Amino acid sequence: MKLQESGEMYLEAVYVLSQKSQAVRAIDIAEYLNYSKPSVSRALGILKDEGLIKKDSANHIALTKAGKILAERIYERHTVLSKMLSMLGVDEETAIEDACRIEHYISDTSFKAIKAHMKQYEKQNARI
Amino acid sequence: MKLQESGEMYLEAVYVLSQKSQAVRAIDIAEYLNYSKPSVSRALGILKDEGLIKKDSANHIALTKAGKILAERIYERHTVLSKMLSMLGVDEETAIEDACRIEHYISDTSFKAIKAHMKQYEKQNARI
DNA sequence: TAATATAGTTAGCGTTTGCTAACTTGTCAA
DNA sequence: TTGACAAGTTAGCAAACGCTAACTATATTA
Repeated sequence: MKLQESGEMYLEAVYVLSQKSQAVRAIDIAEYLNYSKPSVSRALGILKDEGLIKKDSANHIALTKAGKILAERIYERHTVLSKMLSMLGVDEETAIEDACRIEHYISDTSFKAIKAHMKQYEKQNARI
Repeated sequence: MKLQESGEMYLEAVYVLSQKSQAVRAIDIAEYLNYSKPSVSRALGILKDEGLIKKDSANHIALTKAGKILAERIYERHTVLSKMLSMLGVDEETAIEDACRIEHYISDTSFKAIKAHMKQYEKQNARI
């Protein structure tokens, strides 16, 4: 039941929007991702079937425990990767854009290696 | 006419195989990429229509000038990215696997930044 | 030369994931 | 209460790209 890039995007969107406001609706996700309402509706249905999100009676969307674990995992990749690129001198916008794509394709092993490297440099408070 | 990940994979395969032997055939690409013959046949047709590869009368495949430029670009991403991951301590196999995916998603800007960083460290002959 | 093996193509299926059109549902103001 | 708008869903299209089945064409060998 491995998520595709698309599913990870939606999950991450729910996660990010949840931190900004209490109630996350499908339309918020559509606006955030710049997708149509039907695309979001279907995707959320799939994520719900997979037990990664849940909806309450008011159609407010929240991550399940399993969903949150995945979303946090992806979001961490996003932040670490974009920070890495920024440290290498890449402009903020590009760094985020690239992180947004790469986060779905990098292995655990490689990610951990990058993260460890970053941590080390942060400690030294140095620019690479 | 921007290539998708798939197109880039085929182009890269042609490039790599061309360096190993004079004559590259569809079947060689199928074996190299672990794809079926029809998948390769269709993909090569598309790349040919796009003017990125050409076939001679014996069905031997070669990159056009435009195709070679793209293939080299992707292959460079591949080598630099896998080298970077290796330097961070990622095992060879994973480094190559990840590079193989990321190479299609990283922007020019970010790639250049990574490449510059690598060059610097190679000069110092140091391990990051 | 005829049989077989190898390479390539055609036809068509299935999944993923975006879209539009058009419907339903629910809320709120006149 | 009704009319309108916003949110969500259903139906169905399209593109990309993998696959198998089955065909064709070429080349080798008995």
